[in-house]
Amino acid sequence: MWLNSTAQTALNAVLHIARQPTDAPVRVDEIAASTDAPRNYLSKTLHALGKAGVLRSWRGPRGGFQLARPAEEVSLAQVVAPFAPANGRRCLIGNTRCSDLTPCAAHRSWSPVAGEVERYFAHTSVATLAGTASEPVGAAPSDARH
Amino acid sequence: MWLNSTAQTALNAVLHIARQPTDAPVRVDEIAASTDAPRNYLSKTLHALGKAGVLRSWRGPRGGFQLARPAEEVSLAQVVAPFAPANGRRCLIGNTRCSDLTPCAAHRSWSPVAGEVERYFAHTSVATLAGTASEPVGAAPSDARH
DNA sequence: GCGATTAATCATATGCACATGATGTTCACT
DNA sequence: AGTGAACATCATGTGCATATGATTAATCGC
Repeated sequence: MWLNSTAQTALNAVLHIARQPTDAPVRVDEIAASTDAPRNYLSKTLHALGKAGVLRSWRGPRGGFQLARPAEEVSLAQVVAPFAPANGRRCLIGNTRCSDLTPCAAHRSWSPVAGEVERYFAHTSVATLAGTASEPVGAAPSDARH
Repeated sequence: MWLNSTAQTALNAVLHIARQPTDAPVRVDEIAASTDAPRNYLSKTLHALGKAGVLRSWRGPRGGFQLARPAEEVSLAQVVAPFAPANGRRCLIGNTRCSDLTPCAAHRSWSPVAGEVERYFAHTSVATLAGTASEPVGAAPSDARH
């Protein structure tokens, strides 16, 4: 409903990698089987995540994919960004010139809601969703007040 | 970003109709020109809104489209519903069995945000976006015509 | 170096959202 | 009753996201 299917595939794959007990590279076949994604399409998708700096990969025996950075430091936004259509545009009714200065009819009421969603993706980490977050500093996991 | 292009077209058309000074039916050609939408596709789209009980239409001379109910009583959700893919499913990562009882990895953190968006569409009326809302209770009525 | 193993990439398919042009159908007006 | 105005619908086209299968390229262990 919110993410296109490629972005969902990517997110599931990254979560799968983040949940590995060891940090040995995970093979595409492994991920494809576990997340029920098409093998080659997943390969392409993961490669895009490599370009985006979210994953690292190695070829050959003992090859596979790894997180490029600790799961705590990777936001959902970073995982999803390469597959989001036309970043930056978020006018509800498709007005190409919609902005704070030249708002569309929906801008005033919609913007805060869209902002909330944006914040969710920006502030939620892969570790949080993977359930591997090593909670620092007596903070409540999600929904931090601000 | 949030609505597919057909839903945006529908919303823009409904807003255009809601903003008419008189309640005479509005022709498809008029709406298509004003909202820059393809004529026949718009016709089909508006017809779907008729089926959904949002609009009424008449054929022949003096024909066109009208709101079926006062703009204050039509929610954005009602306008958008016929064009939303697979209502009810809102799992972030595409888990088909995701629910409050069998939550996916993202459910706990994502649900409140998704709920906020859902509430926006359910509680915002066409009149509000069209700028024709006859403000109840001590709010300054900006533009009350009709 | 050789063969096995793995990701990377290419050429091609498929399905759906979006669109178009032509034709059919209903209605108001005279 | 006939004519033209308007919506309704049909047959077909187009582009993009989503795949798929085959091939290529890198890396490891021997």
